[in-house]
Amino acid sequence: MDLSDRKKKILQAIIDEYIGTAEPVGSRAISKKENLGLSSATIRNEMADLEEMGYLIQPHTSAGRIPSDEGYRFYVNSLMRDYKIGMDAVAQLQSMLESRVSLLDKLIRYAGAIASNLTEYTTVISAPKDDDSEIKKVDVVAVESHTVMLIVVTRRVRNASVNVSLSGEGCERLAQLINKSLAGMKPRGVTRDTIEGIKDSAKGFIKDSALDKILDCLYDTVTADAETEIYVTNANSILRYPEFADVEKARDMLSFLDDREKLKKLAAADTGEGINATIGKENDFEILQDSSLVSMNYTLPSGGAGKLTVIGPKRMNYSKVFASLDLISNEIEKLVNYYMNGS
Amino acid sequence: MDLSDRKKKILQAIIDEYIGTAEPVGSRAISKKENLGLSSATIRNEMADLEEMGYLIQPHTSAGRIPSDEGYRFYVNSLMRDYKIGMDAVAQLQSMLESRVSLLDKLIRYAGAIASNLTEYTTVISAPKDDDSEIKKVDVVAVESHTVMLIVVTRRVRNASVNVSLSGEGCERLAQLINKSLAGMKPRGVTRDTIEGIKDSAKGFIKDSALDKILDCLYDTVTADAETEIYVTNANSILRYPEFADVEKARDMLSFLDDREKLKKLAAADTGEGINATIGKENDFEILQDSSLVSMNYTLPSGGAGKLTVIGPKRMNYSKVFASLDLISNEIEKLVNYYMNGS
DNA sequence: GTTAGCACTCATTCCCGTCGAGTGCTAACA
DNA sequence: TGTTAGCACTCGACGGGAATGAGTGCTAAC
Repeated sequence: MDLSDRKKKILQAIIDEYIGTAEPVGSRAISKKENLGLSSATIRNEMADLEEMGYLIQPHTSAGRIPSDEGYRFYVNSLMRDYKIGMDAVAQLQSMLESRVSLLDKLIRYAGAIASNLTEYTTVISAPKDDDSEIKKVDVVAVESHTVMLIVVTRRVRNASVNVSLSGEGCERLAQLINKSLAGMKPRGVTRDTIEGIKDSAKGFIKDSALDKILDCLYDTVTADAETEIYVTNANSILRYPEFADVEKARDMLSFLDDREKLKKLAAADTGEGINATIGKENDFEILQDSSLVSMNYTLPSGGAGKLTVIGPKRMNYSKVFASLDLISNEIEKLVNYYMNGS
Repeated sequence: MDLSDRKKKILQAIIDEYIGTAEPVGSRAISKKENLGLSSATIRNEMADLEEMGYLIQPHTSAGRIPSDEGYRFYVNSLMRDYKIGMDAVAQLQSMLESRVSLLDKLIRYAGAIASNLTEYTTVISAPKDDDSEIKKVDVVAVESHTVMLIVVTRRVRNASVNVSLSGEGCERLAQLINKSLAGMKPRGVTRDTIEGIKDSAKGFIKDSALDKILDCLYDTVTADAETEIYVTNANSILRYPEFADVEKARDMLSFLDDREKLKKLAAADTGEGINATIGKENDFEILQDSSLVSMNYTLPSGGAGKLTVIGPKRMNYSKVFASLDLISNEIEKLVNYYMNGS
């Protein structure tokens, strides 16, 4: 199913126009705007062909055309021009990255925010689980008269508090025992038996009831499924698009963006290597059938993997989004390398 | 400006009705619904009076009446019936609280969520700053080849990571030195000089460049203004109300609810003791002039203070919201006391 | 193969008449 | 004197055309 050069140009012009206006595009607009040197009548003939081939849709007889899912797909695969991101945006991005990033989680969250800034669409970014990173240290600290705080350090820091009384000295001794057992283990390797072991050796100097409470909490904290962190940025931006002028639709979409379970599924979906678009009905989620996603999988040198997804209307500015994700991925890679290798 | 009993009853009936329907209320509806034994004509006369007195507004000549800000105010102050919260909701609340709460921050966040559940409106809750709680412990942990994590425990846990290499032993020695200086201090009492003191004693065994990086980061982490945490729950609920059928308005409100600075101001506003409503134009924020807030200040035994605010349309179900906040405040107080005193 | 011309389609807009909910006023009633 | 029935009036909401105009498909001529 090859398209003539002319058809390609016309299709491209129609989609470019539609991306900007969200209004069906007529033949006259194209014949005037592009300097193809063709009359509207000729364009009409070509448009009729493109419609028959499935790339365009006519909402009703006397309206212009809008791209079909296939039209967008062809556009993304073959027609899209390279988008040039302004130097000031690049500079801004770099300075943002340098100033703010100190911790992996923050980096992830920040990357999502930057993508949303650059593209002006909603972004969803999932942070890598860290269930493979070993326990570096566990700390037990008395923070208030009746409260003991447990702090478990892996690649991240988790903490929980228990309502028992324990002296500073008791905390220290307990922490030592815990570390002896747990330091170096992977969280998922920790079992009830491991914990029982600690209990036996700590029985001497801590009341049974308090010890039970603390160790129960420790077990929960250590084995708690490392939640896949998911950050949504700029969800409200959807309200800017006429596609969501209907409050019903907007509400449904915003609920979707609030639903961690669904977003997890979204982040877990297979979208292949590199940067890829999923257009309209190509999406598995009912609610996204009138939207498009552009996703980028990433892996960190430390092994974690996650996904950055941009969500927008089907007529999103694909080239800009692709370029933005590309830029972000490059800059962050540089940054991570710098931190890892010190060079 | 006294109202006769009859006028009060009529005003109450009108507001109750309007809260449910969001439609202007006519005289016939009232004369039929309430068993006042009055004809619509009489009601009309009374309504005309109430309008003249400023409690009601007529959107246009042949429409029913809606309450004015003053009408709502009078309703809240004098007319509102007590709302009876169902036993199942109470039981649910109790079990939720017991199962989930382990840490102050979580408690706060959870209280906001529960308020939103009970009332079905948006809630904003601010968590107390903890800049008055002393530093219990500081930990230094090497987590990856080039990363050292700093963990500062006050009533909360803050952490940051630095990109330097440091051996496990080095970490431990450094941690000891840091704790010797900082443990027991209030974060705001820590100065550059305090840090310099640590530097001097650690110079021996850590490279200067690495030490500088770590201590800089430590200083930042310790003195970082304890952000007033603010949690917004159920922001999208506003889309359910005809008041926000216009996407423009909805967007403005959602932007407002996304704007931490504005929410901080909201949380800082003086709303007096106990539970209080702020109705329509009584609000300082332009965007809230068609909405109402019900706010409750809380203080914790540990001294922290914050505010829970419910945001809804002016015709919100005030009695339900008041009752819900009252319930939450009681239950949480019980819970906190239990934790503090163990009884 | 391209284009000018023309008839045709159809969503959008505006106008206008009708409908009905609700009011205010008046006069009669208890 | 307070209450009520009755009635004229107001005004937004709704619905049916008519007018508008953007855009098409087709045909015939270049």
